[in-house]
Amino acid sequence: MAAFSGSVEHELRTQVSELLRRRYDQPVGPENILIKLPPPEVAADFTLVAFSLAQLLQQPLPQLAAALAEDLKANWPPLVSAEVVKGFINLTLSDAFWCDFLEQQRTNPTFGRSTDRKPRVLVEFCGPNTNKPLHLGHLRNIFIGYAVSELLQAVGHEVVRVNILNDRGVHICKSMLAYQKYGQHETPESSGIKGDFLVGEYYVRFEQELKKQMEALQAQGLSEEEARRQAPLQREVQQMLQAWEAGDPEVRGLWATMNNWVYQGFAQTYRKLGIRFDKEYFESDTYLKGKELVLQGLQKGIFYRKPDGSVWVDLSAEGLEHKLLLRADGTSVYITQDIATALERWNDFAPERMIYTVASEQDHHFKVLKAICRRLELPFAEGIHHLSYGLVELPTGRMKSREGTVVDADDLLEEMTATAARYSKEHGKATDLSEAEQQELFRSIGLAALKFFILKVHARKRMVFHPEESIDVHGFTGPFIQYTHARICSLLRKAGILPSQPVAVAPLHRSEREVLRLLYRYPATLLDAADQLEPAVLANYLYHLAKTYNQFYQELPVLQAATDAERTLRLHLSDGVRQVLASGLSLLGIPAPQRM
RNA sequence: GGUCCGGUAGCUCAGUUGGAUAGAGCAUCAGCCUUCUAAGCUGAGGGUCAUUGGUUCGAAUCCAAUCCGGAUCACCA
Repeated sequence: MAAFSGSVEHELRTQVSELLRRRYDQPVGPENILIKLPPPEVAADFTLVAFSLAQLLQQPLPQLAAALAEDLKANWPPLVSAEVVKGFINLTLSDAFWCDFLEQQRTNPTFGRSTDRKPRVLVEFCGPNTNKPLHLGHLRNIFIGYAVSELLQAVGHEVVRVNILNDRGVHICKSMLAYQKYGQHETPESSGIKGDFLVGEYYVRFEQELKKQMEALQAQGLSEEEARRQAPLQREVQQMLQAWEAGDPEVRGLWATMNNWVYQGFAQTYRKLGIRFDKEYFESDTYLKGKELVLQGLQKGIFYRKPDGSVWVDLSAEGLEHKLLLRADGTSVYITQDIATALERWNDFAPERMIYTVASEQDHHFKVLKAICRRLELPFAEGIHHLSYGLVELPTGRMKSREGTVVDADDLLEEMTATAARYSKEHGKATDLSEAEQQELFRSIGLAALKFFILKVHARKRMVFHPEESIDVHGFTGPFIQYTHARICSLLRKAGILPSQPVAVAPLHRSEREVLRLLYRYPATLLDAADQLEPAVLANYLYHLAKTYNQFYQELPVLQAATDAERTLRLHLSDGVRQVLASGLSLLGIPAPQRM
C-alpha cells in the first residue's frame, strides 16, 4: 500500500503543475505547490493553497484561484468539488475514491509500512549501570529507543537494537566492596531478592557506611573533600578498582557473579517491558581499546601531547574546546572508550547511522564525540546521531539516588498493573476472562498507560511524571486507545464473518469521511515519525484516530445500519481502524487486547 | 560568562514545518446508557501563544534583542 502513502498529494501536485503550465505558459514545479489538510470545520479532503502561486505567476489571486479550481474539476476525475475561499481551494474527492481507498487499505495487512528497503541502522538504548535496578529514567530511554527502532523498521530500515552495559568502574566496585564486607554470602536465591535489587542494596549500603566514616572525619575538622579522600572505605574501593584492572581473580570472580545477578534481574524487567536487544556491548570489553586510535591520531598530527604526557585534541575550529583523550598515565577516558565502541559497532554491522538514545545532559558529549570521529576520518563519523531526550522529573523535583527518591521500574510496573486491575474490577470489566487472562490483560493495560504517558510527549522536552495522571485510563491515554481497539474487536466478533465484497459506493457521512481521511494519513505519519525519530508523532496520531472513530461509533449504527451497503462499509471501516490502531500501538511497544 | 534546549488554557501537552476563528486531555459546570463495551460521546466556560521589535499578502511557527526555567562547558561515567 505504499502506493497510497501521500499519493493523492503527489498526483495533485503533478496535475496542478501541468494545468498551470498550460494556462499561463510558465513552469511551476510540483515542489512549489502547497497541499494542506483543511481545518475540521471545513468539509473538504484537501486544501490547495494558492497565495504563493499568485505571487509566483504574477496573477491576481481571485482569478487564478477560480481558474485553477475550474481546470481541476474538468481534468481530475476523483475530484467532485473545488471551492475557493480566499486563497484556499478546498478540494473534495468522490465517495468512490474513498471507498476504493478503504478496500485497498483494509485488505492490506501491512498498510502504512514501507516495502522498499532502506539502509541498516543501529539504535542504542537503555544503557544501565550494573549496580542498581532500572528506574523511571531508563524507562523513558527504553520506550523512546525501542519505539524509534520499530518505526525505522516499519519504514524499511534494517534495525540493530543494542544495549551498552556500564559494567565496570568505581561505582560497580562500591556494591562489590559492600557485599564483600556485609554480604555474608547472601544470594538472590537465598534472600529471595531479585538480583539487580540485591546488588542495588549493597550500593546504597556502601554510600551509607562511607557517609558515616566521612562524618566522623569531618567531626575531627576535616573538609568534606578531605574526609572523602581519607575515609577507609574510599581507599578500599580504589584498591578494589586497581585489583579489578589488574585482573585479580578473586575480585573478577565476585564481579562476574554479581553482574550476572544483575543481568538476570534486567532480563526479567526487559521481558515485562516487552523489549529485546540484538546485541549487548560491555564497557569492560572496550574500555582499554580506543587508545590505539588515539595514538594513530597523534601520529597523524590530529592530536597533540602535553608535556605531562597526556593527549589532547583541539576542537576550537568547531566551536568546541580542548578535550583530553588519554591521561598522563596512558589510561583512557570515557570519550575514548566511546570512539572504540563506535568502531566496534561499525565493524560488526556497518550501519548507515548509529543512533544513541541518551539523555540531553550529554548533548555536548556527543557533539565532541562526532567531531573527534570526523577528525579521525572514521567512516561512521557522519552517521553518529544523538537521540537526545529530556530528563524525567517527579513533582518533587529531580530523582536523586542518594536521597532515595528514585522510582524503580519494577515497582512502577506493579503499581500500574494493580491500578488497572482495580479499575477493571470496580467497573465490572472483562469478567468473562479467566484469571490468567485477566492478569495478562491488567499487565497490558498498565503497560499501555505507562508507555503512552511517556511517549506522547516529544522526546526533547523535559517531563514531569505525575503518578496519578500516568495511571489514568480516560482521555489522551494508552488505555483509551486500547479500549477503542477492543470495542471494535467486539463489534467485529458480533458481526461474524466480514462481508468480503468491496463496499458498494454509498453516500458517505461526514464522520465516516473523517475516519477515512485519518486512515489515509497513516503511512505518511509513520514516515514522518521515523524521519523525525519521534514516537510522539505516532502517539498523537493514534489518539486522534481513536477519538475520531469513537465519534463515528457514537453517531452511526454499524450492525443495525439501515442498508447492507452501509453496514458493509461501516464494518470495513471499523476493521480498517482496528488494523491501524493495532499496528500503531505495536510500533509503540503497546499491546492491543481484543477484549477489556 | 559561552553554548544548547524549553516557555501555548488553572495543570499536562498538540499545533500538519509560514496559512483559514490557536486545538486536545485533566480539572470545573451542564447533558447522553430498554440499541453495537459509558475506559465512550455532546455542549459550556477558560488564551496578550513569555516580552518587544522585524521579515510579508499572511507569524504560535522564521530573524534579532530581552526576560524566565533547565542542561552543559571534568584527567566522572
